[in-house]
Amino acid sequence: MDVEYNVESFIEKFSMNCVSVQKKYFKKNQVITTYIQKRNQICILLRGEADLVRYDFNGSKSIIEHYSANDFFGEAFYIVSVNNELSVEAKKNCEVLFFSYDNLYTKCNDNCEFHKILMDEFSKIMVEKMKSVNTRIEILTKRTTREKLLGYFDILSTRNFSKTFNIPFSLTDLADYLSVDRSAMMREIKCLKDEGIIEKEGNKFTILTD
Amino acid sequence: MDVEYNVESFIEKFSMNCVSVQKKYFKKNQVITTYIQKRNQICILLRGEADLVRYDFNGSKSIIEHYSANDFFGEAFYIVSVNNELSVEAKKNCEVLFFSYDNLYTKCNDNCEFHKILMDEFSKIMVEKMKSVNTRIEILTKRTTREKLLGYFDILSTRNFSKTFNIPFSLTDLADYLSVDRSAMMREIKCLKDEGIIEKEGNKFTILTD
DNA sequence: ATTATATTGTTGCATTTGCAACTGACATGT
DNA sequence: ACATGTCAGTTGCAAATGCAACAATATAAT
Repeated sequence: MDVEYNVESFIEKFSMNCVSVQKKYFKKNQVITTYIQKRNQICILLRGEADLVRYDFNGSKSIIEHYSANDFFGEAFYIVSVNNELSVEAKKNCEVLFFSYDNLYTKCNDNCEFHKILMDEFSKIMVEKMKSVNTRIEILTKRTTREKLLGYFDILSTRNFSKTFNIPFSLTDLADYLSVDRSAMMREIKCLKDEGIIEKEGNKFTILTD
Repeated sequence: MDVEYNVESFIEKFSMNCVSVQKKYFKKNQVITTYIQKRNQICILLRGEADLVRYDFNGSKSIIEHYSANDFFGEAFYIVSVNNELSVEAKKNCEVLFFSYDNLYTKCNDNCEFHKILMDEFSKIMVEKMKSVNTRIEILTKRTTREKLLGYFDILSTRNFSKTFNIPFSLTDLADYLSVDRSAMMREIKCLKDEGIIEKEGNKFTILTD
């Protein structure tokens, strides 16, 4: 998601010398990986955007995380105790590095910079993942759509050091992220506007109250 | 919560020789620690039960995690990007070890077994925490109370290798954990019983369908 | 043993939410 | 230029949910 840890993109350069790494290309809407079939996989998104999603049996979609360039994902980072069909879908054309967690502690050769970087960054990434999921829980435990919206706006506002901020994805996806119905969310946004609590131009929002 | 990583209780013995550790006692309903005031704290619950809770501005409570004997908690494990009043409340009389994360990598003396254990276990605990919070997200992203209940029951059932299982806390607390109104949850449980989907005796539940 | 406290179980009612369906704006690809 | 698809914005309506209030048990405290 938008708060993920971003390793500088020079990892792309180093990764080329590492024999354990594969680079693959995906077109929009293609499935990059699933967390059922592929175990212990570490993926790095070099270019593009992607979502970690789950579909309920009734078809309703939940966006678990959102990835942009240099974000890490893969089953290795998303450890769950439920068996659930999770998949990462390309939202735009994507360029992805694939690496196995099992290879993390067995260097491909002594000089492999990529291995060194991954090991150094792994715990940092885990901490950032932790932050992002805990934050998500803070929002999801709020009871009403209004509270979820205001809670999320508050986070974006704090992160942006400003009462004005852009939401990092479409309103459709925001509804999935907050785990509420899109039309109900739109209705609530309208109420918040009408009550003078927020302002909205496109996907730029401003909190008016303190 | 109930899926936390449990280090064998011999840590209690070793902790006694470590000068960086403090043991404290708490009575039921006392606040053990808050995640605003105390930073980088590692706590180990030796005896008793406790909850990590957050109160919304309107007073509604959310149970973030539930701890029993040998569970780890503290701000060091719960990294969030929101400033929110979080506190750990004793549900029963508790015995707690306090340790600072800052002391983790600076041994109090070369023979301190407690330091060694903590360092060894830290990453394992983080992984388990990850599992528990990801699992929670799986449940919280479900749209209806019914789906949350069935989702949670499914997890307990899988974990217990049986269609029959006990919920690890009171129904009142279960509602807080699922982040729904208690009476609405009770109503839904009643519906599930009436429809022959589950059976219930006290806090022992059985899933009847496959 | 008796009181106090917490938990379960239930219900009516107002509000919120999800669902379905539709419109218009905008972008993308052929 | 046209078709296709996505996204934002609305609305009516039925269903789900939260809230408040209460009774009935069960548990803990004195």
